[in-house]
Amino acid sequence: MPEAASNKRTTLSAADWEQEALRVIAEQGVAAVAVEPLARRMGITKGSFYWHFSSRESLLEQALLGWEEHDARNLNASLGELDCPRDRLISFFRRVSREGLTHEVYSALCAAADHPQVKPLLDRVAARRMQHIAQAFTELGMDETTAEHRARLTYSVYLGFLQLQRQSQVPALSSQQFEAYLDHVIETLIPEA
Amino acid sequence: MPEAASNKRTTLSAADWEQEALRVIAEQGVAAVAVEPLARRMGITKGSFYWHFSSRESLLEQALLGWEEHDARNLNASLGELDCPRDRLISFFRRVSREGLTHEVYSALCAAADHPQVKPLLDRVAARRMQHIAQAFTELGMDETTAEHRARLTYSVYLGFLQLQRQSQVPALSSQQFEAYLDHVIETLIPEA
DNA sequence: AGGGCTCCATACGGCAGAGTATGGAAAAGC
DNA sequence: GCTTTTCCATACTCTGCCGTATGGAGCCCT
Repeated sequence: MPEAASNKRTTLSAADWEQEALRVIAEQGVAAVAVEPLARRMGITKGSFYWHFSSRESLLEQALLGWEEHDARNLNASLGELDCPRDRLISFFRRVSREGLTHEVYSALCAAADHPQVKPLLDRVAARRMQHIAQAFTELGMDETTAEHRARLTYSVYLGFLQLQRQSQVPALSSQQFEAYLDHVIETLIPEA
Repeated sequence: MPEAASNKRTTLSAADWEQEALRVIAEQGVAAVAVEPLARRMGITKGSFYWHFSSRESLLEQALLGWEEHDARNLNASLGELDCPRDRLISFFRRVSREGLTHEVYSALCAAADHPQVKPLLDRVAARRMQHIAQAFTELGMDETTAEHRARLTYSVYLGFLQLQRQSQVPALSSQQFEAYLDHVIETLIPEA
């Protein structure tokens, strides 16, 4: 075992490959995760890769699983943080601005929803998130089916936002126009206290 | 010139290739549009393809342009059809159920928003559609910026719906649950008369 | 009937990425 | 100090697609 993990130029670990894979996903999408380009990007050859992983597929599997855990922790953290359900919902949207890489990865994963390794993950993540959102709407006094509908609607807005962002069809994050739009969204979707 | 266009086994035209390309896009995405697989799918060889097109790129260009025209006609038709702006907005959502292929193509294009040939097209289409939606909201009495925000929001809901549909995370179209959800969406986003 | 045009088949060269094989250097263990 | 294990480089093979070259079958025209 190397002592301090990623200092300068010790030997690489599987985690390093997974992390770089996630960066590539965020930048160029799932399809761009290829062994040889990835190796070049890390200044190394694929001889290393096939020592740590059995195939490209297994790298993807590991990287995606790691991302999912990270995202689940984020969600739970945001849940425990705030008592008021309305604040939780608002923070869900505001969280898009922070957590840059995580959302870029998610956006890229949405674009690859057909991929057999990606689809089940997306299903789990979306279900988890919508459940939390529905929970908040329920606490705001909606009956169950209304809360579910509103949660789906809210999550759709989030997904649509990611899509428009990918198309650069949305005002720059943390600009004044963006804040105005966000206010409009909150006002429309989230009932007043 | 062959007499009746596509009867049994006359000779193929460029339009046939474009049409098949759009089908592949709808089924498997933009990246799946490859010359040789496409040729196999049509029971022919690529010798034919390179007679009609100079490259894979030009096929995509033509096919996408054709789709855009078709879509623009659809939009204008839906605009002229209904006088009441509220009905126009509702029909925008309901149109998702009909026009199956067109929306499957659009959904696939959204997934390939990074593609250099796709991105400008998506920008144009989204802008056109949002403009029409904003117009309707304006007619419903909103001021300009509010209408723009609401249009962006509405279009985000549509995009998010397509995404969830790609993940099969949405009740089956024209099922009772779907109709209930659609009612909720309309009620939430579109002001009463 | 013969020449020309249209459309397609076949065969080729080239590139890029997935895996495999094998050897070598450097650290770890004894 | 010598072996063993760890990690990586190099050099293959194989597959799939792009684009080109070339020829050939069928029709169109005169």
